[in-house]
Amino acid sequence: MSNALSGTAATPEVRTLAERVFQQLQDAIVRGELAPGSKITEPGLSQAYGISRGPLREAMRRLEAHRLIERVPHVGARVVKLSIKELLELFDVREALESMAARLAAEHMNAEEIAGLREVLAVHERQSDLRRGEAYYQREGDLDFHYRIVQGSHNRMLMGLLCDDLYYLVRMYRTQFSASGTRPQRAFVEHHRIVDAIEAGDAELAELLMRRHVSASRENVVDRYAAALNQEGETSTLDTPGS
Amino acid sequence: MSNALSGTAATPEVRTLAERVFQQLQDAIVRGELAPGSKITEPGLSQAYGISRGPLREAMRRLEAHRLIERVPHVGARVVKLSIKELLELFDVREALESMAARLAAEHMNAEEIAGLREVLAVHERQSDLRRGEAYYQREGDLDFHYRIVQGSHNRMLMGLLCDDLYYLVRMYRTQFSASGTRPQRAFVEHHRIVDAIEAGDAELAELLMRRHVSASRENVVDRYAAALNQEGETSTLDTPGS
DNA sequence: CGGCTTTCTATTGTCGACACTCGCAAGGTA
DNA sequence: TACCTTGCGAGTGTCGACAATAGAAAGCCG
Repeated sequence: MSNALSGTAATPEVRTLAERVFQQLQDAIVRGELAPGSKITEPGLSQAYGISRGPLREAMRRLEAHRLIERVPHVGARVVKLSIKELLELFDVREALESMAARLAAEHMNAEEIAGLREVLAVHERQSDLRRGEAYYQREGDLDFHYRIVQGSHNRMLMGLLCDDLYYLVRMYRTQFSASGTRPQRAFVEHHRIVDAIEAGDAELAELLMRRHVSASRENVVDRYAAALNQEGETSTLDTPGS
Repeated sequence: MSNALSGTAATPEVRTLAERVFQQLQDAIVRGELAPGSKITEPGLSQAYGISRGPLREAMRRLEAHRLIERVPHVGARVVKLSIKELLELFDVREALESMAARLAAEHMNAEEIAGLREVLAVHERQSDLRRGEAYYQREGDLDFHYRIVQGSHNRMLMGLLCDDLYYLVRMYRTQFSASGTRPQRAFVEHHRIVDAIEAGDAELAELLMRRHVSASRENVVDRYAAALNQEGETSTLDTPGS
């Protein structure tokens, strides 16, 4: 489980066609290769991936369950359209779930897991030394950190909700808005404080710090969006999608 | 939206076979008609419901996404097996999400929605008068109350997670353990206090009260389970499923 | 008699084809 | 000219059949 971003379970074994196509489509959507809001058609995709419509429909059903596409009966499916409103909703849900995860992690994480968590932070620090000031130094690393916390909660339901569903959305939003980790130094300090609380077994503090951490990230997005609205004419890194 | 238990969207229109079978299967599982842990086979169900395996597989995929069945590739699917451990996990997730929902509800609910919420409590009170002391007077009513809170959060993602996924699991657990609303009076008072906080616009208080409310319900389950363990020989209302 | 191999069967995964529905464009009418 | 009707095409929903896999039963060997 060196790279937590590959999913909850290390599954190099793709036992079925639908599974493989699902992962490929998921990756394509998260990376933005399939434009958000674009309509996807079953014959088109089945021909593109060289499979029948059966497994493809199954893959699309899973994408729908993970909230990466939206389907309307007898009409079709399209990649989710990302709006600021929904992004903020996502942050509220993350704040609730991840603060709970941090609390449980402080209660249940063992020494080995905490050591792994510190190792993740050390890797971030090294990367931060190399490219100090660049905003995206922990584009994926940030999620890697959050992944470990969630896994440390030892709550399978929480792990499923966050790692299997929400984190893919988070990555998609980051690609979409090209708004990856701003405020790197602050977030980095916050990560360390959270680990300290977890190591001390202080569940309440860990929960509070994680809640503030996610909330601060949310406010950062709000500020960036407001700033982008003020200078609409210029080429901004923040798009202004519908609604 | 008189009966919130029918789902988030009022969909009397079942435009597709897979949709109808999905709802039927979902209902059958939640009501316990399909025994938890029992294996379900595609030819069997397709024949039982008089449809082909295509739509049935789609319905099963949706059941899997809602965590009502578990599938293993090339092996088969079985109705989820409910363990105390997972039930407690579910309560932790509910505590996180519903406390957030209460907070958002206090910020976003309008007068009309609050009036509807009070009406729900009034109905509960009437039922409580009729059959005072009976434990299950608000078996579904309790969920109806929680439904309204979540809807009042005006957070579509939260609504989807709780109403479409978790609440079906909650109902299933209640059927499974035949452990519906104990402590009716206390829960009733707590409901009123939560509505008071929401009406006052006190987001922090609403969040705190909801968190305590769910947590108390969780502790109640723990106590009942411990009590059931102590007197294993007797016929207990609490089964002791695996793990 | 126990353990391993082998066959067999039931179930799942995959495919191609047909029927139905929806959206759109062309044509007609007020 | 604007609106409604109608026909067409693309795409989805559904079905039955074939191929591949996992589990179990039967047979073989030590």
